[in-house]
Amino acid sequence: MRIGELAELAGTSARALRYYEAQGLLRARRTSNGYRDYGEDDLRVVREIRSLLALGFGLEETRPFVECLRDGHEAGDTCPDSIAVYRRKLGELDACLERMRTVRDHVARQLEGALRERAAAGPAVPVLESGEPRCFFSVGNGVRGEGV
Amino acid sequence: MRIGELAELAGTSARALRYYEAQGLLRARRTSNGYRDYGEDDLRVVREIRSLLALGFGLEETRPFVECLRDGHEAGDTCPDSIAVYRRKLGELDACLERMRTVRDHVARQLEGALRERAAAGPAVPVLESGEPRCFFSVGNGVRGEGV
DNA sequence: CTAGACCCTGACACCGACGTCAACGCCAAC
DNA sequence: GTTGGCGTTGACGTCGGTGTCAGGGTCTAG
Repeated sequence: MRIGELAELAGTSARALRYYEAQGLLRARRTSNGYRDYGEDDLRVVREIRSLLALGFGLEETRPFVECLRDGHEAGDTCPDSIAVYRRKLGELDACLERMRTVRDHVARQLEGALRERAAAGPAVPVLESGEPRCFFSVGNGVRGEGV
Repeated sequence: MRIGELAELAGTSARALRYYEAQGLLRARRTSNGYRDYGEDDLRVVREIRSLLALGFGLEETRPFVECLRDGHEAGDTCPDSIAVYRRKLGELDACLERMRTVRDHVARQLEGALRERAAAGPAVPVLESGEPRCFFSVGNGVRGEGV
């Protein structure tokens, strides 16, 4: 299949696929006219990458999973290197969670204190609205996670 | 005082202070030779900014606090707009925490499953080390939090 | 007079995962 | 033939909060 089709099947863009290739995560055969040509296993690789990215992994961190798949394993996370990445990520997530809980509580206390400080002053703060309260997070680098 | 002194007192850099000024958060009088000249209230403003940034607030989100201080209030978080920012941030933090817990559990289950899949294959994955497991997080934009 | 420690403005570098545009080639349908 | 939808490479833009350098000026101590 060609790049557009693969992109659609994997729920991403052709640009992203070329990027993965530039990073050495994807390799493409070429047809006589120079077009990239992909197979089913490439689709599996891209799906693996996408699901890991969605969890907040960095692209570089998906490499062991990709290589694991390419080595013929039916799942990308059964190889030692992949498992090590899982472990590291888990530790980072726990550290981040703890940190965020600390910050959350700190902000909550600040808010509480600020509210106590003044009896009534403004025209009733409008609670909370803010279009989309999306949560971007990144652990260790600048990678952003979105949907599970 | 001049910019270098203010930077040191506030625990930041002159570059950062010039940036805050460019964003309209800081205003500086100038001495006859063109040097920026700051007072005690500027120090309080910068400290407010720094502590909010450290909590993961975006620079733009510190604006209400700065204006609140500039309006003569003894604390930057007693004005309605500041409180609204606190509220919004709290909501974002809660959403982010929930999201991260979901991801954490997902990764944990993946790891567990991957471990069950294969009896023994690698030379015992080395548990977890990774120099500094620092937790960067950003809520709503690209701002990074560090120390409380 | 000169070295050195400040200050100034302006501008590029950074990080990651792409989006987007330019300028072009390939191919099928009309 | 030509329109239009695909593909190609290359390169710059994005987002924030600075670091860092370049190329100047200012002031003070020796």
